[in-house]
Amino acid sequence: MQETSDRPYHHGDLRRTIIETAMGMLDEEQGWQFTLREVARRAGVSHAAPYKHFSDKGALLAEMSMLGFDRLREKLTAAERRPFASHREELFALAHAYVGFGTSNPALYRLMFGADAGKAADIHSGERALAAFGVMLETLERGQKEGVLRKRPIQGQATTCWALVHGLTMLAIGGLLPPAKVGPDAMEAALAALLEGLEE
Amino acid sequence: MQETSDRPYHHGDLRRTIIETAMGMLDEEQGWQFTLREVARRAGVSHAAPYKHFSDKGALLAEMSMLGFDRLREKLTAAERRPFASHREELFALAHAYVGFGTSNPALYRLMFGADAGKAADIHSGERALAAFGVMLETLERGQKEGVLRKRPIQGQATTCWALVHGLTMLAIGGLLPPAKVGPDAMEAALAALLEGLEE
DNA sequence: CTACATATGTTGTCACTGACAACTTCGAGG
DNA sequence: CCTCGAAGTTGTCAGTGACAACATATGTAG
Repeated sequence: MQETSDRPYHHGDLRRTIIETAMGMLDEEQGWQFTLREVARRAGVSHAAPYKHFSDKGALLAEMSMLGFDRLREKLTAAERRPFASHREELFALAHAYVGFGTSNPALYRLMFGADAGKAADIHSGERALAAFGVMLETLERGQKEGVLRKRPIQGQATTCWALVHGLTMLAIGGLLPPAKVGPDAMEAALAALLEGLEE
Repeated sequence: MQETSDRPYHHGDLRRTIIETAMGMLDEEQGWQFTLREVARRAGVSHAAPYKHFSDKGALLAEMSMLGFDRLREKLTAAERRPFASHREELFALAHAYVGFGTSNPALYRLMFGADAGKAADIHSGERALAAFGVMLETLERGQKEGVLRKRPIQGQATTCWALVHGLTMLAIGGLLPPAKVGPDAMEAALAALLEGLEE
């Protein structure tokens, strides 16, 4: 009857389980205040087990953050792979995918960008975060080649796009874009203004 | 020789002292992981004294966040009060003031927008936060009246501005706009693109 | 097949934290 | 002058992150 007999001494894939459990708690509690011990409890392991896979809580959070960038990149590439009538529509779709990712994973998104310490720079300049950035870059480059976009330094345009889209996401997550206060399509307006500023 | 004799039993202005001390630590540690007890220690009071002024740590952080919005509003109004050759320059100045505030108070800025719990919405819809937003709104309204800006729903334009500027700030704080990688004036480019999208 | 080295889990422990309760001090208003 | 409440203090508690020491599984060399 001992549970000990059911569950083998070694979990088998604790690392993954810990991450998944923590991801769940991130969502539930809308923040990363959850305790490592509670994660362990839910995973059904002892309170010190997580330390065999993550040097400290920060390391776990960092891994979760990177995982977030992986998912973001996937969502962006998926959005961009579909056929489009125009380059403008493609950019629109990309932007929507980005904001959609943020609004449907608010806590994760905040974690990705709000990382407490100065670790932010490390995470964001990591390969996995840059990959997400890369998707947008490629689309912009294509736009310039096709002559749809003004030929300005590509990095500047990319910065503009990312900044606008990131800002929109944050505002949306913070509940600062309620249709009642800001109009039914404040976001569309913002994206339109952006494109009008970028296009030839 | 007892310090107790110097310092009166009642501090006199503990609330303010606590806030200022905490603000200092926010800056030093680039985050709000500091402990309430350490704040009390530095303020020279007992570990429980802060609870006479703030129901819990979150309340202190919320107050600090609001204080941040006050300062932001002040900086924006100051920037906007100077004389300008054109409306475009005024908007530029405003945007620079905003980003400047964020980059020179990174931890505070993160606190203002990264507030852990869902408290974000409460803080941002508070009077003091909206006041900061209001400065930008007024400038945009003036721009429309003067015929410089396209006559679109003002809230949409404001959203666009805020999103762009907020995004730029976050990227800058995160160290994602190093001139080496993104060009020497990625920010200028972004602001220019924004204005070109808003202007008539 | 055996025996050990290593990765993975567990128990035990420590200093510290946020939060509360009970007690003390001080100053303002009847 | 006295009392009452605001502001501080000491004491305490459960819970936390982190580490150390110990236990168990796994796989690999002889």
